Amino acid sequence: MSPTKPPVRSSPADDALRKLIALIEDGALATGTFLPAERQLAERWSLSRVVVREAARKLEQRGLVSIRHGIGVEVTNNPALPVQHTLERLLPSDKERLRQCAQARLLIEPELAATAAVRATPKGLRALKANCVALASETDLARSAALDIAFHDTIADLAGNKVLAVMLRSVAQLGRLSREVTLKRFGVARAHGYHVRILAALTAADPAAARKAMKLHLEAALGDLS
Amino acid sequence: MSPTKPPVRSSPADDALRKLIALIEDGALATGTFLPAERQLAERWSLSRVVVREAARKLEQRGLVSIRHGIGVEVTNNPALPVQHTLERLLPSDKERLRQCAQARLLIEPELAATAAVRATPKGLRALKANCVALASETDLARSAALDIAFHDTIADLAGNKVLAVMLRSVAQLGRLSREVTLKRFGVARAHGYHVRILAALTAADPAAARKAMKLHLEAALGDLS
DNA sequence: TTGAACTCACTGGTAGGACCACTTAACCGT
DNA sequence: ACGGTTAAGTGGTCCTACCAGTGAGTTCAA
Repeated sequence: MSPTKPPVRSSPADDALRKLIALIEDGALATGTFLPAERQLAERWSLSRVVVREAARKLEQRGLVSIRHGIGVEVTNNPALPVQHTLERLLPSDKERLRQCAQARLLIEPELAATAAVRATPKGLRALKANCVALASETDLARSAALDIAFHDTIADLAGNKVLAVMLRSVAQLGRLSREVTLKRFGVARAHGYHVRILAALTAADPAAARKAMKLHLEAALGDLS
Repeated sequence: MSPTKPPVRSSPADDALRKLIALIEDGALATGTFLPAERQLAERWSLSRVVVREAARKLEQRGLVSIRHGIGVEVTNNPALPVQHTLERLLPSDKERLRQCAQARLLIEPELAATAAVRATPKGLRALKANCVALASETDLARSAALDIAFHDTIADLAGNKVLAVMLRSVAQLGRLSREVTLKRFGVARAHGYHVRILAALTAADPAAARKAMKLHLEAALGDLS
């Protein structure tokens, strides 16, 4: 028998998933934009709506898109989302989850800050400075928390280790609610002060100082939990 | 108009997903067993097959089950899987991914070992000892690598921080292939030696020694990459 | 003119039935 | 006793119709 079963074994569902991922990663679909309607994609690719739906669902679970009934499928690109789901399931108790997340951050972030101090780019430092300025004058709680998270995310990106960055992003977003509580109790002033000190260490390209400043910042936040 | 729209807003798909998760977490479906067939679940819950399928797909993406054509839906319970997907997408280059994973492990695992040295239970230590014995006499590469990963996983569990444990498990499984290469080049003897030293530190409840032994172990592995 | 309600044309969500593809085990003829 | 065939189970795909949110444009009354 001739090789009627060539090595390629592609299923329609896998094809659709790969095509969608390619579309998103190649920049054809920027974050914030919407995918074509399910029916359109199905006809365009000569597939049934079912497989397109399933591909979209998988993308949603992986944090690449957000499906909204009556609206469409929006590209979100939040790689931290699946980790959040996992941790929420593994640690149903809010308090314990926050404690362990804070502990994880305390271990990871000082090192990220130290690495970032060495690798920081002018552009990155500018972004951090802008973030600090915005945080100083922000009054809305939710937006303050978002800025806070963004500050830490940027540092993680500057450090250049995507593995640690996605981990940090996951635990940071999980602790978002507690962050709002802290901000409410102490105001943004205290967080802003820590951020300024961290930024100064990064600007000075001083790893040791950055590590220490970040450690102090997180220990203060961890103390608030108890 | 009376409140015809009560606060509860459950969709059939969410219901199915929640029911399945509950079944698995409550122990009604142990890992290794199979879920009832899609058609059965659909009829039992008075749902269409579509929603049951989608729920199963979501579970698969979250690493709870593994769907196999012609066989069924097996409960696997591997929370590290979604993280692996994410990292594989974010770091397509095998070499760079391995490097960053090793770096992450070098940061996380020594601390886990130190914590485990304090919290280790007799049962956990026995498991580690059994693992060491098994590794010493194992000749098959794949099984050696599995034992190696299991050793580190057990230590992570003993440390008690599930956040760090799932992170470590994810990066360790991603590095599984490289691990096999290392084992092939140097044999299991070297890894076994390190493991024995780590186990000794844990048995002695000596955090500093555990941290150092783990660090040496990982640095040796990291050196193999280059 | 204004503004509130309605209509309608999208979007994704669900339903049910038919059929395909893969796997396994039982069956049957050699 | 062996090997190929068959049948029944599983998930995979398709089609078609319809339900359910959303938003923009239209209408019509104040």
